[in-house]
Amino acid sequence: MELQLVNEGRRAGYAARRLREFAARCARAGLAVTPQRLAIIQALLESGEHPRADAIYAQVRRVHPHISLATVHRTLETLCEVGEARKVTMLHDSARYDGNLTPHHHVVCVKCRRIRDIEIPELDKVLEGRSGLGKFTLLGASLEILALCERCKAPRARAANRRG
Amino acid sequence: MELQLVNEGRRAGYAARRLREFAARCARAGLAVTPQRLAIIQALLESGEHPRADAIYAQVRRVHPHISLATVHRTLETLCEVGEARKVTMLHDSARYDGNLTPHHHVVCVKCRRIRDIEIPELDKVLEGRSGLGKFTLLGASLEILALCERCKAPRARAANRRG
DNA sequence: AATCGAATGGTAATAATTATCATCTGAGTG
DNA sequence: CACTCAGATGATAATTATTACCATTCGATT
Repeated sequence: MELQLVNEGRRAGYAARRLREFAARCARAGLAVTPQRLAIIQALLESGEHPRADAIYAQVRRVHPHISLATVHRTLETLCEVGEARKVTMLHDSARYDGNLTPHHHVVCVKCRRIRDIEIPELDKVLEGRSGLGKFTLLGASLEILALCERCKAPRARAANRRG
Repeated sequence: MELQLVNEGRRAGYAARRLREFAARCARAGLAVTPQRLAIIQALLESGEHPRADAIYAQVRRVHPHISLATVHRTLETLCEVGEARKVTMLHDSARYDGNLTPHHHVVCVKCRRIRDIEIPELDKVLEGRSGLGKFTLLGASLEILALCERCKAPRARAANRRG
């Protein structure tokens, strides 16, 4: 099995298509197509860097020097909410620690953010023995499974649900 | 293939053993065994919750009412550095966004924090079709591969390296 | 018991993000 | 096309998590 880094040319074509469809997708989601949003989604699609809000801000300011950083933060979150973008760092709001040093992965409840350990030996097998990955030196891997826990799944789940 | 959530009883035994070995492991790592560190690693090992610093702080304060929150943050980071703990949220320091909605995973350079996309159809196949995971409802999954990129691998890599 | 570098507590500083709110504008409506 | 208004934006204050700083204390070795 060869792990394949994503091709740059293909990404560019994909980005162009997504940008063309953006207005229609906004309409479907009930979002206004503002120049700021267009500039932000464009900057995001043209970047292969998985940028932070400040990087998008810097890029967009070239065209919209008066845009607010708050707008960039808000817009990126909005885009994620309507499924036009994805936050790579699901749990980025505060550091979470784990004392368990054995190989394992995590199931994260997208709502209450509880994390459960899970073992997937098959996955570890797929990766083990590989020392390299293109130009990258492999150090380890962690699968984050997004899920809804039993408490949050229930329609009238109460308490114990943090944030959101 | 059955994905297996980690068993609670096993975790407790593991935690007890790790705690017994803690002093010896500190000595090996050149760390002083302070009451604060002991309390923090104990709280971490006894929690199955992948806690935040503030949760550890609350727990430890029961025994050490004068401990500082800064000490908790510092100690948790130290424990990760010497391999006694693991930060679940590798990239938690700021949000990273991705405009690519196609199924893919990420290779993260642990040093400069660059992120590259990678496709692993085999992995997607392992997970697809599964609607449930014990009491959790599966929504998606993202593999984070920790690696060292070619720039950071080089002994005298300069520039372009952020943080660290 | 003496020593010393590391660890801690208290607090200030920083960084990222969110909240607030007055103003503006996209996109339907007539 | 002008009108309307919910939603979007900009400016800035507030909040949250984390790190920096530094004087004091303490663990571990002698």
